[in-house]
Amino acid sequence: MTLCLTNTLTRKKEPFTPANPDHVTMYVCGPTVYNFAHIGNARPAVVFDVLYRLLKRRFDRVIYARNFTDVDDKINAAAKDAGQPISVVTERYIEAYHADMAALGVLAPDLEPRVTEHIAEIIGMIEELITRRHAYAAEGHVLFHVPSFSAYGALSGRNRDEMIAGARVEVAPFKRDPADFVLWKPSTPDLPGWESPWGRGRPGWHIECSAMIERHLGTSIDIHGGGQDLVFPHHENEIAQGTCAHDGELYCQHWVHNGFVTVEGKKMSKSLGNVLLVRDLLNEAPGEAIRFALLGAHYRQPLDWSTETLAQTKRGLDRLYGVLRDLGDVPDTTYPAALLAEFEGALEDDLNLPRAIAELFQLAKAARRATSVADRSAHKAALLDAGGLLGLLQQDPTAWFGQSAVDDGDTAEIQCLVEARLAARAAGDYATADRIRDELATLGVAVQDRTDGPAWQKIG
RNA sequence: GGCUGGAUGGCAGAGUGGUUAUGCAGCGGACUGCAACUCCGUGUACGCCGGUUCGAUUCCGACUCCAGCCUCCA
Repeated sequence: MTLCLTNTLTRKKEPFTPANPDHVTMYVCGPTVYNFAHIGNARPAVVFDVLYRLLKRRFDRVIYARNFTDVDDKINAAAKDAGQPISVVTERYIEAYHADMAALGVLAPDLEPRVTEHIAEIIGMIEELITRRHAYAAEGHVLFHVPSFSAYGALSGRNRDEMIAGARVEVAPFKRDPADFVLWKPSTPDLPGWESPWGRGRPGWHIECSAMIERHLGTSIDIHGGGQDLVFPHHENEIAQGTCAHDGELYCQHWVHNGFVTVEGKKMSKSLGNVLLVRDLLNEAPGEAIRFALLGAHYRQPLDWSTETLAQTKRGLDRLYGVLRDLGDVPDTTYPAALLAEFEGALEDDLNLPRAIAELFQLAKAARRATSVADRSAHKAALLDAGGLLGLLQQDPTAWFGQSAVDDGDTAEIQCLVEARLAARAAGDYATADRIRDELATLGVAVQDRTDGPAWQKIG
């Protein structure tokens, strides 16, 4: 079976075939680093992380780039408020972003280009667009002339008249066409800026991605990803810039967009005060549970976030780790490929994560039912491998169940109580055994009398 | 106003023109000293109204409602 992905450009599920099968290129729009990452920022990172893992398994060489937008009006404003240069602000949030994504089990992309390190490439691309008469300078700005690109609107399914009719912004007087967008804008002395043929200024929002893609991945790439909100205008403008700068060459073959995370049915926004930061959620639940919750809906569908959903998800993960714990006595060796056929089929079918997760649970159930060592070990290996493709189940089950989160001193005390209770039970003194169980509960520990002896885990 | 997507059992969430999604929760049973864990069993869900069809949750059309984009946004 071949990997199929919904291409926003055609709105159809299409087989994915890279232009060069030895060298797959993927670019995903990363964060603007002016604040801590919220759960909505985390979704594309996690979704495209799964795609990255899948691609790496299918193709020998995958180059995945995810940028940092580290100069932008919001960053400038934040830096001004703090009385610091933008680099201080952006470094802080880049570091925090890395920490948050690592906690969610997101692999580092191969490249993480930053806008401020690509000013020369940006200026070069703008010059190319001016030379090719797709852009013009006016009053310190450089603008892309939208009517010069006839395919404009193809990605977002809009035509020019609609865009103009729907425009809610006032049209700057120096624009030749209302739809023209900024490639370069002038900076006042108090704003970050770079010298350019059009004076001191800074790049517009869209050109950065096109320039960094050209620099690192080439003039035509296989996959471009991002959140659905970027379809228009950001990705539409990228196509216009990239295509026009490269003499009509296909800018990107496959456009993939993830749906939004909503909170109680509403988009997160500062005005609603419902922005959930990853770093705060990490205090409520393990990163792996948050990751699992983000994988719970199909990547193109909206995902409504709630504490209830997170709790349900965590219990599901408890179950899977419980299976792995019970398989602790067998090695994970090899397994017949057929064991993962359904699972991989689900992923290859437009990254159908809910179906893949359903298969994961089926696999867990089959693992429970397996009796021979060979069969159990095969199921264990398959389960770990499937989990690995999703970036899940790679911890030691005892770590998941919180035993490693308890201090050594406490562990000794707990161990002592568990043994005392075992002795009381053996002696038939159930009153004492139950009292010890209650005592353990107050320490936040649940004990289970399993056939192979008592086991305990952290509650909550 | 224009453009996109949605509406599935208590909750989350896939999928399908006629046959079990899956998970969480619930219920019954097994196991257990009691529990927990686990296992077994258990639910005639597919927004509303028409149409096509032998048959529609699934296709077509109207309607209602929801979310998103058109402005910075993952």
